[in-house]
Amino acid sequence: MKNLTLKDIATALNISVTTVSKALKNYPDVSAKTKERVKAYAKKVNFTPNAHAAFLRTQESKLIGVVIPRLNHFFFSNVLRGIMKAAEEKDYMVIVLSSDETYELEKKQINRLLQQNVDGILLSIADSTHDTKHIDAIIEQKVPLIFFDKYSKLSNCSSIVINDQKAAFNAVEHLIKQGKKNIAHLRGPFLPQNSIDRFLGYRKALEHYGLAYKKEWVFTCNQISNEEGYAYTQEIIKKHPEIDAIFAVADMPAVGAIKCLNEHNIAIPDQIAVMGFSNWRISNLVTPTLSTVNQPGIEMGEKAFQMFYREYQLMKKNETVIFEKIEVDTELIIRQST
Amino acid sequence: MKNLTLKDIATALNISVTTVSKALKNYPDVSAKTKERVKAYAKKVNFTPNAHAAFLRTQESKLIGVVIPRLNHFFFSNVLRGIMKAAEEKDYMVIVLSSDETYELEKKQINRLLQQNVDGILLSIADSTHDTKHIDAIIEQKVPLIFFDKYSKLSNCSSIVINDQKAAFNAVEHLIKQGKKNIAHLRGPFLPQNSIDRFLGYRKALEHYGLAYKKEWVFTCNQISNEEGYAYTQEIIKKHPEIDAIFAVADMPAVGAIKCLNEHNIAIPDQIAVMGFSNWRISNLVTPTLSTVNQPGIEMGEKAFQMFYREYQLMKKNETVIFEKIEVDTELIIRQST
DNA sequence: GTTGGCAACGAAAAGCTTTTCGTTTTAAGG
DNA sequence: CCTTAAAACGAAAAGCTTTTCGTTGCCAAC
Repeated sequence: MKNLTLKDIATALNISVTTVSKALKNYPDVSAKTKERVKAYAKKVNFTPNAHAAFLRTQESKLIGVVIPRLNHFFFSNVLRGIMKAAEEKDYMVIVLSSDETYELEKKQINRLLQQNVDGILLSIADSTHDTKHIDAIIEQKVPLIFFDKYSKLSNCSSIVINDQKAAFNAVEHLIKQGKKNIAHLRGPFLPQNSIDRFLGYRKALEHYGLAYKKEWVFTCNQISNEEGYAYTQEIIKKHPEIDAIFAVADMPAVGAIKCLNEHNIAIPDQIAVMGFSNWRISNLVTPTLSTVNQPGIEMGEKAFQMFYREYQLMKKNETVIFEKIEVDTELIIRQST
Repeated sequence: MKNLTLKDIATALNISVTTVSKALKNYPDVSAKTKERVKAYAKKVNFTPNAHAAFLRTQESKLIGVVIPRLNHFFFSNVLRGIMKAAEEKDYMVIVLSSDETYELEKKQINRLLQQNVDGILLSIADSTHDTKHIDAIIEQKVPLIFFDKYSKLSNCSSIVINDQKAAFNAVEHLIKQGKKNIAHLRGPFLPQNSIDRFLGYRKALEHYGLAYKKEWVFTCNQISNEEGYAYTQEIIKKHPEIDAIFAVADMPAVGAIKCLNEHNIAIPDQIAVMGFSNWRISNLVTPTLSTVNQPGIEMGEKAFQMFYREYQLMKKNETVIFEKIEVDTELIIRQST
């Protein structure tokens, strides 16, 4: 039960391979009768053209590559879902690769994708990526490249990111409007731009509302873990009794903070309010439920694919491509913890 | 900056395409000197053979397809991670497709993969899949097929699954050994075999330790949500005060149960113990932390790929393939809730 | 009757690699 | 010097589709 070819159909119907191909693709110079015969037979034997042979002619693989830092991360798997959904609509399939947040692997994966002749690459850059030669190689080969979430400012291509700064601003603004005045921040590490931006948004909001920014109220969570959130909250309770709200770089440390506050019988949000970031599933399951910022991963993935598709179509027509830089707005989700 | 071909190298070095190909593949009938020249030049210009052209000759695509019911599900993204890791080691890339738990989409995705000539397919079957014609088509085309987690008993191929019944047995056994005698079960719906097996394991454990099985103590969570867990626990508290432990089909309902018990100030585990299933991240974050069953997703994914690889190698050599049915053992994770 | 045009079909090339098999060259042995 | 074997290389086919360009046959128009 081998895969059938155009030739098999041609011999079966006693016509040429050319005519079979044209009939299936509705070329005008094939008679209606022949088209019927061919299509009927092709359907009967369940013919599908060999993708690799087709590529060789058309230089179009109908494959895209996605490289993400890690797979089992709620946000990224949502983005991936969006990408896959949008890809499906355009009859594309997605090769997924992980860079494990390492530069070396990212480089390798990109090369593998280029060798596979994917029509485009969607990339969320690894934290540890320091140079961009491997990325420039994509652009030089005229393969559309779209950054999502984490990107390199050095490379000349389209990108779609969360407006982290604005999101953080809104989150802190909400705390302020709830009457909070001494707001601590559990910030992320210094590498992905995102955590820097969230920190900047925090500072900007304080400034905008005339509140003091104090270095001692900012704590760095290098692992972005709930243990860190727990530990820093303990420190806050002991050393900084004036603090009345905590804004965390992510839901994980925020959950750690809630746990700590609960254990100390500190009222949330009355004594200390807590705000997370990312809207992980867990934020809706802790007690009290956690206010947070929703990152629209699925929409972002869909958009990212559509951006690729647009560029690819332009490129095929040899038209010039103007790169897009899209910033997706987030949504503040107010729950019990604020 | 187009992709280079063997021909380009051949003309540059003034030798034939054949020799270039052979040199790169270390054929014995190429002189050491020529091999050196070719390899050096290929490296210099960063040559990689065109994957599609190579396929046409070798009939090997170095691609596998994975079809899963849903992507943003902690267990499945772990399996996927394992698959991708193992694939990487053998220089394979993974096309990921989602069936969204629907039969129609599953069928479509499989056809797309076959058209793409993947070397093998790893499939976790959708709940709603009722007939297996599309699956048999894979086998007929002699494409290795490995079921993981959810499988069809009707199809003749290898599979790797969690031993759900045994896992549930162990979980309930643990509750019994903690002195619990009246154990309720929040079971899953009637479709995926897994939730049936967990229910059977529950019943078997009761039987084995001489405890009564009561229909009224079993509650069906069709959505496997924490809301259901919460609601049923409320019912348990009201109508079945004799119950001293709850075994849930998954962590989500278990978390709902914990939430409800906490709100009613019922001591966990002293008054009522709670046991989850799947070891989601959240199980370690609730208060009290949730005892649960760890499903080794990553290892399962790795194994699944290796099973495919073994079969594929045998198939290439035209040797007969004996299918494997692997049951992976789970691990009981004891935390505060029991 | 000739020409032009149109409809329908097919030959062939291109896309790139791999592998078989055949050819040429070199060295060794007699 | 001739023969033979081994070493090194190359021509060509196969794998399958797509598309350009050419060919054939027919009808209509002049």
